Amino acid sequence: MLDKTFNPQEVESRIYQQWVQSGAFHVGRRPDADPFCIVIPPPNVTGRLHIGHALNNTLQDAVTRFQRMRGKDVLWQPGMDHAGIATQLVVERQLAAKQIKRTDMTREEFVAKIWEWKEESGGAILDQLHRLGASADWDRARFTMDEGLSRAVLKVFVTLYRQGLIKKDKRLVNWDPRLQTAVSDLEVESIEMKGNLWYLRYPVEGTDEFITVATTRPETMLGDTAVAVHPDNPKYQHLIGKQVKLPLCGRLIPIIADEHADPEKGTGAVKITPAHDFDDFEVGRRHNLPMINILTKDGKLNDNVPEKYRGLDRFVARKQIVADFEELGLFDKIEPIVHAVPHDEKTKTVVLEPYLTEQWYLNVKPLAERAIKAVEDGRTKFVPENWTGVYYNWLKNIQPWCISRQLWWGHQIPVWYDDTGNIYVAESEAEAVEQAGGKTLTRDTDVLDTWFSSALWPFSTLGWPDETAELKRFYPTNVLITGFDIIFFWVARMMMMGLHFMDDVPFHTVYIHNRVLDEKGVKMSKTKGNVIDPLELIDQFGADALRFTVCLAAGQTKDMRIGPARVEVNRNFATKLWNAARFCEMNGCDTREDFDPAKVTHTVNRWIVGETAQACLDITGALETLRFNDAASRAYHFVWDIYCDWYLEFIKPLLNGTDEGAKAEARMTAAWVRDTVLKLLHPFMPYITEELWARTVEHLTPRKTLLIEAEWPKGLELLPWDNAGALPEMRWVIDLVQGIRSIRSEMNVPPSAKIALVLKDASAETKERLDTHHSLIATLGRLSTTAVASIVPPGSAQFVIGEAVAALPLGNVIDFAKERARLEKELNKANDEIARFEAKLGNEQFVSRAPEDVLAEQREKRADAQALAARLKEAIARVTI
RNA sequence: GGGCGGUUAGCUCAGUGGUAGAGCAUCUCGUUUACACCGAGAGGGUCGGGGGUUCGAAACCCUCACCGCCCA
Repeated sequence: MLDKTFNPQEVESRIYQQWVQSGAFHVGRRPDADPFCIVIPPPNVTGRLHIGHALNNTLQDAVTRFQRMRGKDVLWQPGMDHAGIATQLVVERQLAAKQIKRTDMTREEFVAKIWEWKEESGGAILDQLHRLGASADWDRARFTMDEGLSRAVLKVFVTLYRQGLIKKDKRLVNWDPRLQTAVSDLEVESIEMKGNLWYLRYPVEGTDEFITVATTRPETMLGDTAVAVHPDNPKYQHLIGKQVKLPLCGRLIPIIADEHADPEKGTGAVKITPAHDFDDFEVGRRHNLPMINILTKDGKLNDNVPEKYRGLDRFVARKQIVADFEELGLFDKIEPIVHAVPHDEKTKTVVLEPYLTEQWYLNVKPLAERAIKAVEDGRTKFVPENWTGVYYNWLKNIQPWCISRQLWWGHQIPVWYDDTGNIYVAESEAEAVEQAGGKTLTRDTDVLDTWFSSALWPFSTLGWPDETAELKRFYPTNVLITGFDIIFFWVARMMMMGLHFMDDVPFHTVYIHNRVLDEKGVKMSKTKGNVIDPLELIDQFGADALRFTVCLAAGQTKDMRIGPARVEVNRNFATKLWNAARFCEMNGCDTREDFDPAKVTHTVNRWIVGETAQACLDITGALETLRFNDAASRAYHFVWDIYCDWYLEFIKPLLNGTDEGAKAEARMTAAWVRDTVLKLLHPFMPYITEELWARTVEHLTPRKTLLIEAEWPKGLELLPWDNAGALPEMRWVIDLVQGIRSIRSEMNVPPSAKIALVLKDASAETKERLDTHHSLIATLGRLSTTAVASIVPPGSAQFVIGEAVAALPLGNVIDFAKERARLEKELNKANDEIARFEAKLGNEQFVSRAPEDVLAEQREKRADAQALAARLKEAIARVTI
């Protein structure tokens, strides 16, 4: 016997174990079936499950389970990435607690520490994904630092180098002075901050004039190598070609003409610091200016500045410079401004510096062209489609990708140098030494950007560079499900690498889901304290409720808001499902293997079979096209509004009746619909459906397979009979019952009072319907009798149903004024409708231009409304005060 | 500055040319043995403003306003 409610806490881990033990997650169990593959967006090894992961993985799991039930040979490929910066930070922080610095040990020792950490506490997120119910093939889990994936990275680097696409270059990068590494443009977080624009006066050599420049970073003036003005700016024409004596340094620097200097901004003259500003770097290149680096790797002033400032922190130096300008009388003014300041993405506390370094760059331009073309040709399509614009926009303006990082954790770049600086690139040191003719070599100390290895994920996880069976069978993968925030970082790069190395797109479809906001619509962040822990929601309401909530919210265009109130609603839905199964159990509705839904005879059963078939079609179609919200919503309404609210109510009289044949058929049909529902809901709510799948046959023959491997309902569209008859018939019953209930409520008839129903002007068909269903109509309408008559009994409340008028004789209870008012309101509504249709049909333009079917429809509606009005008028006439 | 998205019931959102929908919230009634994590009934919107296309616009086009995100 089932309890009154479903208790997820008691069930979830047990069911998950069953799935694992059954081997259902494994790929390769159906070698003859069509393959289906989806690769997980690898979470960070340092990661903890947040609501975004819950969303992302729920959608992936729903697709995985759906395709598995449809009989495909499914691979959901899981794994993690090594998260270079984040992981190194975690371990450094741990060491710092013991007063140890990374630099106190060798690189090998430090990397060993990280592996130690990884084995102990890395990858907790994978266990957390289990709680969500994720049915990935865990035994195949990959890690970007694994031997196989590392081999793929080496091969890719070496290949790209030999193709001339990877080069070392000295350019500006975004530098993190705390981590002392380059970071990607994409990993820079611009934060709007209050700052100042300091106006500094530079004396023009050989004149009494000054030229004033404005800057937000005064300390960089120590690295100035020019002042630029716009070539057409009349204000400064006479100064172009002259020199400025740079204060504090005494260097002479030229005043140059360059369009970068906007006459409208500031003073119209700008200081040029090529080694510390991206725009200035370009100006410097155009004019062949010297590039003076003034910073050390940790953000202090270096030996290229006057002695006084050497070793000062950049922010200390800033104050000092301003003070010194003031003292020299060269300080013009200060202007408070709000401007975007580049920060590190992880902690958002470190101000990044444009910094001149030598790094490895991948020329992605030619790769990007193929990636663009693949989407243009439709070989990969985005869902929703509008994300293609974001993808194109980025790829079309792509810059060389700085792939080197000054970290210890990651794939060390496979480049070696001899003592004269010659470069040897090879997949192993031995090979490099051989290239170098046996010379002693030293390896480049840098590692590759983590995204470099993630970009290979769809083929490296399948075994590349080896030609494995999986690679052959599952590449290209079917669908990638991810968030819009990594379209650049990851999706575009996988496209480029996939096309370059596999000569094919990595996936046919990219489904982009939106971001999760809190219940008030605010982006979740630790600092705001509005982060919702999905595991807490699971503890409170169950994994199924959380999963169903995110699926319902996975619309095509908007962000989604998730919070306890929303999850609770869907926990209630799970309870509803549970209780429907409980009802079946209590009424002997047992699964029968030999039951054929196409052969049921009773109208209610034919009706629910038809409704089930339609729901099945709709849900299947929605899942095929990744419309998760449509699929979940359709299932929700089918279960609650059709199966529970009507069908189970309809069969109550049968189950309590004496017709054993009807009873048996109702029982079997109820069980069959329940089983079908369990299948349809399984991709969304795997735990409760799996539990019910087993519990509902406890006293019967056990199920042949777990629900996770059961066959998706199919073929329902081929039901042999025309369901068109059952649908309107039951629609009529529902309308009748709702009419009765509405009147009872409005006329304040006590629920306990049983009243009579009389149908006037009923057609033969209506009489037959009443005859067939009188028992359930009486039950649901709380009626004493049902009858057909030629007159309406006095003291009746009336409503129109089809061609007939339903009358409820209320005797003394009736309030004639109220009844009349109610009917007149109905009549007014009908008259409004008639007027609307008449206006439309009276419009020549409409009649001549609208298509025939629309016209016919409008005429029919007008006729219906007219008939309704006529009957209401008669009904009103019968109400005598 | 460029791009994308949004504006529909009190709230959160569906709805791509033919009489405006759901969930929650609200009001009324109800513990009738599946379910009060429930049932029955009811109220509630000139679909952001303006213009246009069309026989017909929440939907298509233009424009304005406000909000959000991405890129510079």
